[in-house]
Amino acid sequence: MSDAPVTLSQVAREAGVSLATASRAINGSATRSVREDLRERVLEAARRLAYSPDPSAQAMARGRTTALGLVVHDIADPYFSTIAAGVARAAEQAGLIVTLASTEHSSERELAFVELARRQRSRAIILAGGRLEPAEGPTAEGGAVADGGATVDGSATVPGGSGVPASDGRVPEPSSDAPASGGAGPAPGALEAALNAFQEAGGGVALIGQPIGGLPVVEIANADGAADLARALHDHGYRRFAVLAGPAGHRTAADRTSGFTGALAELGSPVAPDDVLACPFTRDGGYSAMRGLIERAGGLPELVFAVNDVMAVGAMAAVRDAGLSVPEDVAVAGFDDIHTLRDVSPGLTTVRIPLAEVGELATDLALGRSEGTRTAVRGEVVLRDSTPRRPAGAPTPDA
Amino acid sequence: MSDAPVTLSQVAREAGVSLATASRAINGSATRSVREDLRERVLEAARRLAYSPDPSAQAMARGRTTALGLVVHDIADPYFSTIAAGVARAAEQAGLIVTLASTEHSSERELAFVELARRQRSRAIILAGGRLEPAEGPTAEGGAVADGGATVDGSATVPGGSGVPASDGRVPEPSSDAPASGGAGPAPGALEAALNAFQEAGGGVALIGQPIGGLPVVEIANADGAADLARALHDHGYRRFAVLAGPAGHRTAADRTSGFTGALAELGSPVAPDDVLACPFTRDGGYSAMRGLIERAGGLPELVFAVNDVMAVGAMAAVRDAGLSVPEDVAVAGFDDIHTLRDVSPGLTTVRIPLAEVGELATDLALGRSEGTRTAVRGEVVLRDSTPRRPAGAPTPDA
DNA sequence: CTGTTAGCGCCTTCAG
DNA sequence: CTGAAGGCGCTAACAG
Repeated sequence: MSDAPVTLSQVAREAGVSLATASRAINGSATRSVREDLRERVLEAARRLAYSPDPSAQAMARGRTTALGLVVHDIADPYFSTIAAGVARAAEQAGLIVTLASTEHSSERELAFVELARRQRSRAIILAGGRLEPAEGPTAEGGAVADGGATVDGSATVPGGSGVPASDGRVPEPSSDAPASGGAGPAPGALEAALNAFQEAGGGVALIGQPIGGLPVVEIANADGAADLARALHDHGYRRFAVLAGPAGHRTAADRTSGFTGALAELGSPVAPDDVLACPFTRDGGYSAMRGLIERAGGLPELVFAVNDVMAVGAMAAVRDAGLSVPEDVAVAGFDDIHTLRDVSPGLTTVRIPLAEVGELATDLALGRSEGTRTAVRGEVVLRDSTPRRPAGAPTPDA
Repeated sequence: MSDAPVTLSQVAREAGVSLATASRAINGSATRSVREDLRERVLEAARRLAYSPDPSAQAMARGRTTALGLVVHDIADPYFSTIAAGVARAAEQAGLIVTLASTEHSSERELAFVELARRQRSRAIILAGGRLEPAEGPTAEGGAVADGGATVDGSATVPGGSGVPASDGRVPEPSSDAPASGGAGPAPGALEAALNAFQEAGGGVALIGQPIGGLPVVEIANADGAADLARALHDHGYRRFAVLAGPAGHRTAADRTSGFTGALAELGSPVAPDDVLACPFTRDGGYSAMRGLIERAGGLPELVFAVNDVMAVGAMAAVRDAGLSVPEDVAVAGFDDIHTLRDVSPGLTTVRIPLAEVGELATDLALGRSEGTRTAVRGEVVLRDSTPRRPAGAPTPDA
C-alpha cells in the first residue's frame, strides 16, 4: 500500500549490482556498456519494483531537464490550442514533458517564462504567436539586458519564482491598455536577448509565425496565402474589397493585409486606404470594424477580408445583426481555417493553415531534428459559400 | 555575454553571508528568520546577479516540485482548451508551472501520466474529462496495481520515461476502436489506484466533470443543466424531441441525456427510446446521427438536442447539407456554450458552462485552497435563434 | 540569529 | 566491464 518512491539504488541492490551499473543498464550510457546478463537483471529488478527515474534528479545530474516549454498568448484561442496539440504530440514522441505558459498577451510574462526556461534548463522552448512591433529603433543598449529577467525580487518573476508563498509571487498586472513601448514593457530586444541566452545555454528554440533575429522559426506564409486568396476571389468576380486589418504593428496581420492588397493591386483592383480598417485581432474587433463599415456612407464593398477567422466570424455576426446577410449583401473571407469554425454558415472562405502540423514542425526544429533553421508553411485557399462566384455581369457600383 | 547560471552560493558569497543564510533570506524559511540588514544584502546581491533558483534543485531538496499536471483528452478541443486557460491562470497565481498532457483519449497515457506525476512529485494534478465506464465489476484484484504504471521497460511509459532515446519510448497506439474493457486497456481501477497513490504521496488531486472514488472533483451539473434546458424548450412550445446522445458508457453524455429526457417525461412529453441516438461525442458523430434522423422514415422531430455544442454544430451542418434548415425544419440545441461557436448562425441554444472558471476551481481544489472536496458548477440555459418560440397553435404531427 | 554539514537521486569521471 | 566516490544546487537539521 504505502510506497515511497523507488530509487535507483534500491534497484541496484535488488539486482545485486552497483548503483553505477544500474544507471548504465537503464539509461544506456554513451561510453560504457554493460554485460548482457547484468543488464537483464537490472531491468528485471526495475520492472519488479516499478522503478521509474526521478526527472528532477536526472535534470540536476545531467544539467538538463526533459521539459519542453511552450509559450502561447492564450491557450483558449483555437489557433494556439491547435498548435499546442501538435506540439504535445511531437513532444510525447520525443519523450519530453510539455510545460505550458499562457501569457494572456503580456510580453512581460513571455519574457519571464523564457528566463525561467533557461533557469530550469528546459530542453527547448517554443514561442507561438507574434509580438507587436515596437518603435523599432536600433537596440541602442547593445546586448546587455540589464535586469529584464526573472530576478529574485519577484517583480518580473513567473511560475516557480522566488520562494515566498503565493502572496507576493504574482506577476503585477500589466496595464493592458499600454501599447508595447516606452518604459512600461520589457526593453525592446529583451526577448531576443533572453532567447539567445537560452540557446547559448544549450536549449533549443523555435518560434512560430514570426522570426526574431536569426532564431529558428516556422514561418507561415501569410502574405502569400493572402495573395492566393485575393487572386482566387478576384477570379470569382469580386472587384471591390475591404480589409479588416487587425491592429497596427501586428506583424501577422500586416503581412496578411499587404499580401492581399498587393495581389489585388497587381490585378488592377487596388484597395483604397480607407477600406483597410485597423481593429483588434479578435472576434469583437471584427464585429465592430464591420459595423463601422456598414454604418459608413458609401455602401458596402463586395467582399470583406478579415485577417483571421475569428474576426471574420465576428464580422459575419455584425452583418446579420444589421439585418443584412452573407453573402448576398456582402461576402466575407477569413484566414486560418480554424477547425471549430468549419461548420459556420455560410461556410467561411479562408486560407487553411495546418496548425497542428506547424506545432510538430516547430517541435522538430526546436529539438534540432530537422535540417534547416527556417521552415515555411504555406496555406491553402479554401473557397466556401461565404464567397460565391459572382455572376458575370454583376453590377459593380463604384464609390 | 556568456553566463553560466548563477547559483545561490555565488549570491551568498557576493553578499558575504553563508549559503544557508542566503537561502533563508530568499525563500523565507518557515522556522528561521534573518536579520533585516543581512536579508537586504542578500536580496540586493541576488538582484545584481540576476539570480533565480533552479527548480530542479529545489524540487530535489524539498522533495516536491512546483509543477501542476494537467491532463486532458485533447487540448485542441475548445472544451478542454478553455479549461486549460483557467488552470493556467490559477496556476500562475499560485506560482506553479503547468505541465500539460494531451492524451488523445488514450487511458493508458492518462494512467502513465498520473504515475509520472507521482514520480516527479508534482505538487498537484488535474484530470479533465470523463472516462468511458467499463463493465464495472467490483475491482476484483484489490488495490495492487501490478504493472499498470510507468515502468522502466518503456512499454507504459510516457514523457520523460526511460532513458533509451526516442526510438522506443513511444506509447503503443491504442486500438482506437476497442472500447475500454477486456484485457486491452489498463485494469479497471488502475487510474483510481494511481490517483490515490499520488495523493498519499502528498500530491493534490482534482478531477473535472466526473468523480472517481472519493477524490476531489469539480462536478458539472450535467443532468440539471439538461433538465433546465428541456424545461425551457418545452416552455417554448416544443413537444417532439430527439437526442443525439453520445456514446454508450460516456458518463457526461449519459447524464445530459437522462437529465433532458427525464425532465421531458415529467412534463408529459417523453422521448421515445428510438429517438435517443447513440453516436460519437464529436462533430462528425453529430453530423452522421443527424443525417440518420433525416433519412429515416417518420419525419423529423421538432427539436434535436445534441449533448454538446460541437455535435450540435455537426448536426446543423447535416441539416443544411440535406437542403433543410434550422430552425424552420428542425430546431437544434447543444450544451457547453463553446465560446468560439458563439457566432454560428442561427445562434445555438445551449447550456453555458463557465469552463475557464471550472479550471480555476479545480486548481484551487487540487491545491487544497478551497474548503470542501466537491464543487458543483451549474450551467445556465442560453436560448438563441436555433430554437425560436413555437407559435401557439403550431401543428404537432404525431408519428 | 548565523554558519557548517549532510544529504535529495542520479550521472560520471576515476580507479580497480 | 564494474565499483567507489564526487558533485549538480538547494534545503534542513544540526551546532555555534
